[in-house]
Amino acid sequence: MTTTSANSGRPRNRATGEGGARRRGKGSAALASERREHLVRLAAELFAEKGYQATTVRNIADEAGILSGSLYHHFDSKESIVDEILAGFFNEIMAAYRKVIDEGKDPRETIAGLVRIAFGTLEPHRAAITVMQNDWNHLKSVERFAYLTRSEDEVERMWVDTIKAGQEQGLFRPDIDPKLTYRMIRDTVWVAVRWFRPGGRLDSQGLADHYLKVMFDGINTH
Amino acid sequence: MTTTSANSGRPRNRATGEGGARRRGKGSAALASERREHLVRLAAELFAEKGYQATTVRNIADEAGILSGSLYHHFDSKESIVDEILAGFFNEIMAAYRKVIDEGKDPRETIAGLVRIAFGTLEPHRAAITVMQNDWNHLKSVERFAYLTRSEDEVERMWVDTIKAGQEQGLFRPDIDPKLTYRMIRDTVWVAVRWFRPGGRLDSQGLADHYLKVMFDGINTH
DNA sequence: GTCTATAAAGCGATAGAC
DNA sequence: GTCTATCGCTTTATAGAC
Repeated sequence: MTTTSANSGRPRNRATGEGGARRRGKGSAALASERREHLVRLAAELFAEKGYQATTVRNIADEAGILSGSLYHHFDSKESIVDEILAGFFNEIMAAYRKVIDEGKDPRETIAGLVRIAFGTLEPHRAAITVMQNDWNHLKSVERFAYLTRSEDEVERMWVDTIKAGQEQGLFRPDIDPKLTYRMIRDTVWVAVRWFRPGGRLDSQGLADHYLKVMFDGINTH
Repeated sequence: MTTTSANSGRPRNRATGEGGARRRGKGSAALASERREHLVRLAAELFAEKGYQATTVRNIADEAGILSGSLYHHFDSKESIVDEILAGFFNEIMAAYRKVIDEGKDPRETIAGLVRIAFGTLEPHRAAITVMQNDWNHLKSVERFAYLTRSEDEVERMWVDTIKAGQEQGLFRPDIDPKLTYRMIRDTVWVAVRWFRPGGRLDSQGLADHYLKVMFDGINTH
């Protein structure tokens, strides 16, 4: 599990995020890590339900069937729990975005790739996205979470540059504003976290397809 | 945002004490005192900044230059403040929506009208929209705010019916999902409250125009 | 209409027993 | 690894003086 650059400068390594290498050891370190991972997942469910600020450490402890004080055996603070969730999300999505950009396909395919990646995170990173939307204003003013703003800036550059390239190549209409269009896309994707539930009529890629259809060609008949 | 600027003038609400003797304005239901209105506006600014739950009554009192206890001379509870803000917003937007629907224009014009109304509320109802987005999950489970869900359902029906009518008349493509499309539009408009600030490059109707352009015809060149 | 003063509950976090 | 017990602080809200 490589720790990519989204949160460099952190004093100590954190346990692996989801999808990482499985620990096979049966030592106490491995058990501790699994316990910790489990608690992070419980916290994530609650954050996804109502956001970070609105979730109390007592809520998390209740969910785990322990007392709130016991949580502090595993975590320094409530902040460090959400940090773990957010950093995992940002590391993953940034890496995926960069890969698509580096493939250097034409702007239409690149935009479609970015959109698909974004929709694909709705399910596995529901908590991070909810927190991002509900608690952004609070978190961005906390020194520890400065990496959020840095990552967002990098992401914006990727999208806006791609849209501009598409306009220069005559693929996208010249009379749309690249930054405004980026925001429209970004917001529409993330906000779906409020109502999207896997197992419904459409999965996240069906949602992405519908969105790409409307975004590229509009709802008008031609 | 400073204390006095929003309500310059501060006319005659003086002789009316409290304790029963209400001032009857011209009209029916006793105009709320201007002091009260001023306080609601201050609270709204704070709710718009960081949401309802994250705003404390002390924050509101500080902004007004009084102590938190003094607020309870004007309001029953923090809930009743946000209720006033939300009810005002919903009353206004529902009336405006209904008017557009009742004009019975063709679906394209009707959708454009609804979109313009929605964008038009971004500025005057910033607080209500922010609260709607940040605290919806919390508020909808409070009995007092059951009207929020009812209004939302009615709004959804208006949009979805209009989109379906447009499809039946051959104006909108048949391969888009009406409900999904409604959600896309709704979310994209409201989420703009996070970054839209009047006085920027585009006003809210410029934003609406850009959005309608993309939504009707897409970003592709044809 | 605002103040002083405070209640009752909840918050994040800590210390030390087991 | 969890519990008991609690600290210091903040929260919404109330009572009564002025």
